[in-house]
Amino acid sequence: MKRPTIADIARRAGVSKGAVSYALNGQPGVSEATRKRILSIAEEIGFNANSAARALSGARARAVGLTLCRPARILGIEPWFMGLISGFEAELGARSYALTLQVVATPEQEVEVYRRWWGERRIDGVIVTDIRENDIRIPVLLQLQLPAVVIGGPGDTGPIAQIWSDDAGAITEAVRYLVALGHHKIARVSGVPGLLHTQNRTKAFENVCAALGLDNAITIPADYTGEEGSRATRRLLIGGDRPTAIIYDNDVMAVAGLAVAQEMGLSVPGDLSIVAWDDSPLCSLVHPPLTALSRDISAYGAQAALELLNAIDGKTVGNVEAGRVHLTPRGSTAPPR
Amino acid sequence: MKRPTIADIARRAGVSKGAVSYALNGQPGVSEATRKRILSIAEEIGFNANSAARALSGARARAVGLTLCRPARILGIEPWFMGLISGFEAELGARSYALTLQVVATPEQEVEVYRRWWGERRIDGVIVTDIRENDIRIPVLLQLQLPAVVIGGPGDTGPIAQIWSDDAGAITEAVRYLVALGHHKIARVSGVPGLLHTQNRTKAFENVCAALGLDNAITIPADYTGEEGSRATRRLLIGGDRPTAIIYDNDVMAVAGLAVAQEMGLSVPGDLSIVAWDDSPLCSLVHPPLTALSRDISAYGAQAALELLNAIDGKTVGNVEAGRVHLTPRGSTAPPR
DNA sequence: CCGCATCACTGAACCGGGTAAGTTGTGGGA
DNA sequence: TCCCACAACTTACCCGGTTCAGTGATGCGG
Repeated sequence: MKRPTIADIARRAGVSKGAVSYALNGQPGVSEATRKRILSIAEEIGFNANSAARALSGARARAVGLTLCRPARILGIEPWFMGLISGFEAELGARSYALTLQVVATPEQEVEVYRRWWGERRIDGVIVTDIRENDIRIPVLLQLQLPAVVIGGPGDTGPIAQIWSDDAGAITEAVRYLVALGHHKIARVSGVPGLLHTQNRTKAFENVCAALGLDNAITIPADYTGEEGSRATRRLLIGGDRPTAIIYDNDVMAVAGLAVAQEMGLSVPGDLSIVAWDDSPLCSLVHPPLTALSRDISAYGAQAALELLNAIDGKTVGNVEAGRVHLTPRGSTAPPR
Repeated sequence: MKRPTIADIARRAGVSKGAVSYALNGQPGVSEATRKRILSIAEEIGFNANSAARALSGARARAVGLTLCRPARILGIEPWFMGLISGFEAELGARSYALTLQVVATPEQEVEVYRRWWGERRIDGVIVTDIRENDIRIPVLLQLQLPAVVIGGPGDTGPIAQIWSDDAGAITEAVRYLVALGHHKIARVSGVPGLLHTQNRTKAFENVCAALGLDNAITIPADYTGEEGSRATRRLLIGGDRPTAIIYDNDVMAVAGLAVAQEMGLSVPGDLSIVAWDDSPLCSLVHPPLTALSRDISAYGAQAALELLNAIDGKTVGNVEAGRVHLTPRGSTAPPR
């Protein structure tokens, strides 16, 4: 039950190993007739090149790494990561690159995993998510010269490729929309404050609120979980001067906020309008369906994978903005009564 | 910027490559003093064994594969897979095994991926989910002699290890609970009918309903998505003889069902009780929170990973039942009025 | 008919770690 | 003092592709 090697093919074709290698890789050095013969033998005996041997002789490992650094209970429910992953796969799979996954607890562990993977030559590059201000992973990536692409930002990542979406523009659009509906008291429940895109969003939110003359434009920090989303919502709704609209940094917290409002006897959208960041089936699932800031997460992931493959090939890649974010109005937003 | 090899260590320690290999792997053949010296040099220069070279010389690839065969929009929202994955990681990471992921569209593609991975010696084994009746993957796994563990069932997988949970017992418990509350008309919205565990659940549901003398115990097949969940729920609720309780095969469909009930002006749990399969943050997020059939998905995944590692080591493994499923009553179930 | 370029291929080295077989050197027992 | 056993190594080859320097045959121009 030994798996076939190029030596087996060579023997059957009556040529040398080298010729088989050229034939299989579309290199010049063999005649068209021989190439066809070799390819048909390979097909016949179900040959697949041993990836270890290939990687050993200088070539690529043909795999990229992804570490996820969030507690399992958030990973599970957030559609974001799975959307991203299927986007990666679309591009990677087409080039028969494998995706290697590791769930870690801390950024320090993440760095350790990068070091190990790269040292073992297990991967050709990594996709870095949840980028923070002065992220400790960036200098390590540079030091290791490990090809990488950063998702989230924009921020300072030096020569490392970056994919980001226009969060500032999106939140501005959302606030303007709510103001157009007649809202004056708009609050926001944010994701983890340490993350770069959270900071970008917060800054943009404050800017647009100031520009439109809205006071009380408060941002309550949370952590993307339903529990924190509920807590933050309760804090906002029990106050004397309660907001008539809340923007949430993800869909999970928005759904939790909706439940809190219902539980407190407030009608959505009559008493409270809700906007969720990241449109997902979850948003259309609940009643009323949630107005959301939509973007094509899968396409985002696909683009990131493409940039990473370019970086691996040594092509210089820059700072790419992914497809636009747009507002999808649904039943959870209306003029305040 | 060349990455260090055992030859570098050998040179610095003034010994041969072989001695270094013995020292690093804890094999006899070097003195304790030399071993310590070699280990400290390895530590100092940040040595990591090239996984390709290691895999090439007969050893393990130290990676396992997982294919996900569901559309991205379901994968994203279902907490199930991410829970499973973080369970795998807990065991795999501890042994520095990598997890290689691939999203595919059809079982045929899945088989192709298995063949390629195994042919390339990229992985040592695979985790197989969403097992069907007469699953086409089973004979291929046997033919390739690819170590594997099947999640879901129980069913006939021959000598391949299997992890399953007592779905029949769980659904029996749920139905008995609803009957105890006073329900007589109980319906069910199932997952994809082709899957083995769906069939097991359907059979058990029919059995317990027959045993308790419930007629009209209808199962409507769906596909785990919110849309299908809504559709099935509407079909059940517009009928003349509408059920007072519905059991859903996953949390997503249950949440969709809740939204449909609210949209139709029915109160939950007053007019309709809802039970979700698989407890996840989603269930406690909505209002009212959903009564659920809970199980520790992460532990399930960890156990599967452990069984797979055993199978890879050539140990015989059998048919293992994972931790118990139990009913977690919440606000979505009550006596019918 | 010769010389040279080109093609189609062979042979062997190489990647980096694992390991069986061979070689020292040392100590202890008879 | 000799012999043997054993520890502590070294040597050399293996794994399975890739790649580069050669080699023989062929074609072609002059």
